[in-house]
Amino acid sequence: MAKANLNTLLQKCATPHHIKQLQAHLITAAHFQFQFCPLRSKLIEFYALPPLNDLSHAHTIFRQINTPSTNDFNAILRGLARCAEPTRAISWFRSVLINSVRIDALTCSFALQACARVLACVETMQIHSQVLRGGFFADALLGTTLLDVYAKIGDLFSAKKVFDEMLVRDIASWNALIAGLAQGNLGSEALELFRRMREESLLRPNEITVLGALAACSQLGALRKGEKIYEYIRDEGLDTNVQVCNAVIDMYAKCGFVDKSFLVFENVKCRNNLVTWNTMIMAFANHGDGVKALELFEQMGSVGVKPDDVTYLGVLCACNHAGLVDDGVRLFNSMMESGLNPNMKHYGSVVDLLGRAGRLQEAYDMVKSMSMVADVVLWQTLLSACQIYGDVKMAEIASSKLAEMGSSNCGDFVLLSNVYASHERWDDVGRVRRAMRTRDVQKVPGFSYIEVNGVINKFFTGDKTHGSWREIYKKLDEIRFKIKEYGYVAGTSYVLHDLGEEEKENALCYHSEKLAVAFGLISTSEGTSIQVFKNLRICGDCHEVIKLISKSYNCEIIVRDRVRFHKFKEGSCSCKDYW
DNA sequence: ATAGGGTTAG
Repeated sequence: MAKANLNTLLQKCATPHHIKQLQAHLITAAHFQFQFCPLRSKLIEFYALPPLNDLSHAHTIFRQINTPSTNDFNAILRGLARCAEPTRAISWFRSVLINSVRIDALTCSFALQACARVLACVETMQIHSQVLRGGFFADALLGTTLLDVYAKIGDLFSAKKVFDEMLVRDIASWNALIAGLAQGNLGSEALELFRRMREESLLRPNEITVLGALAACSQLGALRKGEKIYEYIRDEGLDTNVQVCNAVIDMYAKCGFVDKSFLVFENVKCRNNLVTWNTMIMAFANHGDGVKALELFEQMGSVGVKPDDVTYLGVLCACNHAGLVDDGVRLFNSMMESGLNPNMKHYGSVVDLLGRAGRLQEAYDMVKSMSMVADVVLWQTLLSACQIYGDVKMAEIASSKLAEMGSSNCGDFVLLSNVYASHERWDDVGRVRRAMRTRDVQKVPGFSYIEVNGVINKFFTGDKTHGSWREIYKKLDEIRFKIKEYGYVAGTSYVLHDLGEEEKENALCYHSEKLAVAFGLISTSEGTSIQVFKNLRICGDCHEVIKLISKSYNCEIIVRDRVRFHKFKEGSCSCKDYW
């Protein structure tokens, strides 16, 4: 039988039985022990990869070879790199090196893919040096793999370096770095690279490019740029790709415009994509529109799309943000009944939901009933519910768990201290504060930013580094004066949350979100919608103040905080003061 | 003659 025929046959083999016949033929025709026998390697690969995934049989064949070639080693490696335990691929790669088998670019490529899956930083660098030693660096595909792995393990510096040093860059190289920067929280750099790609590379961005660029816009809340990209998508006809549409839906939602998300959602041609539904449900959830999220959840069932664990996370999140406690509990139970396993995020959502509704004991029981060990965030969730209801006993349980887990988060101490303060237990308050000082407590600085004319303006609390800081502070004085007419009193209780002593009063007046909103008011024409982004949760006093600003300045203000959106209009907020 | 880039998530 001719080789070409064998190859096509191999591709058509549907059952292991068919392949065994081929294997037998290889052996009887004596090709099997040839030093170079591509078909033999193919055969190993065939067993090692899906749909068969029979690595042990691939190994069995491999062991029958007297002198395996690089291709044979690669075939096993490729299978190991995508199996359930990718570390086995790294071990295999090591053994290849030890046995001084000649490696090639493919060997490195498969080993690198395994590194990406297990986030093996040291091994990535070791393989990188093998790439250089072997002289494979000029290989464009391998270069892209390498930069992609660096990006995935979070070493964006090295990813950029590889990209810069690559001799040949094709569209995949650009795409890998754009997506990597977006995922690595470097949205601005991702967009900058996207701009560079269009200007200097002569490459036409494809659906994968725009997915990365849109992710960057979502992360930054860069609406204008997101809309520009959407325009490009339509011009190029890329909107026939479902993933691209999903990313557009997500972009609009994360930029504060859930209505625009829904317009795109309604125009998506096929309605059988699970991620499309999940994205839209999560969009409504993050905007506090629990009813619409639940409506969609019902609808997707009627068109035959089966909810998965992400869908349930979306609806639980929606119930949480809208205060729909009973619905949330009901959905959580129906999730369990449908055989889906809740993960930490599902528990987090339900514990938050119960906790904030004052059902602390149920929340605690749920934490105890879990089959997995509660993580830091879950105990923090419970602790913050304890603060709302002043539950000292449970706050102490949660705090000691957090201490046990080695958390040295500033907020945890503040929460516990506030619980004691609400019961006027000042000795305990002092004790917590002292503990804060002795431990190396980290405080994440709060900042907000606003995009005006395509420029991102970033503010910290009490920030005076902005070019227009004098005008901003003047505006804040004006605001304070104006909103007093509506009966505003500074929310002194919020000062309690801040242990920063002296500048308590000022800290409150000049919180970063207030600075950003004030800058928005002075730099846009009246009646323009203002969007502000904050890295932490919005503070209660700022929430009050911005509500009143929306009324007295007659404008719409959208604030995206770490967890959700607040849309302020005519003196009230879309979160209905529940967040 | 074999490999690289991709949407939803407390």
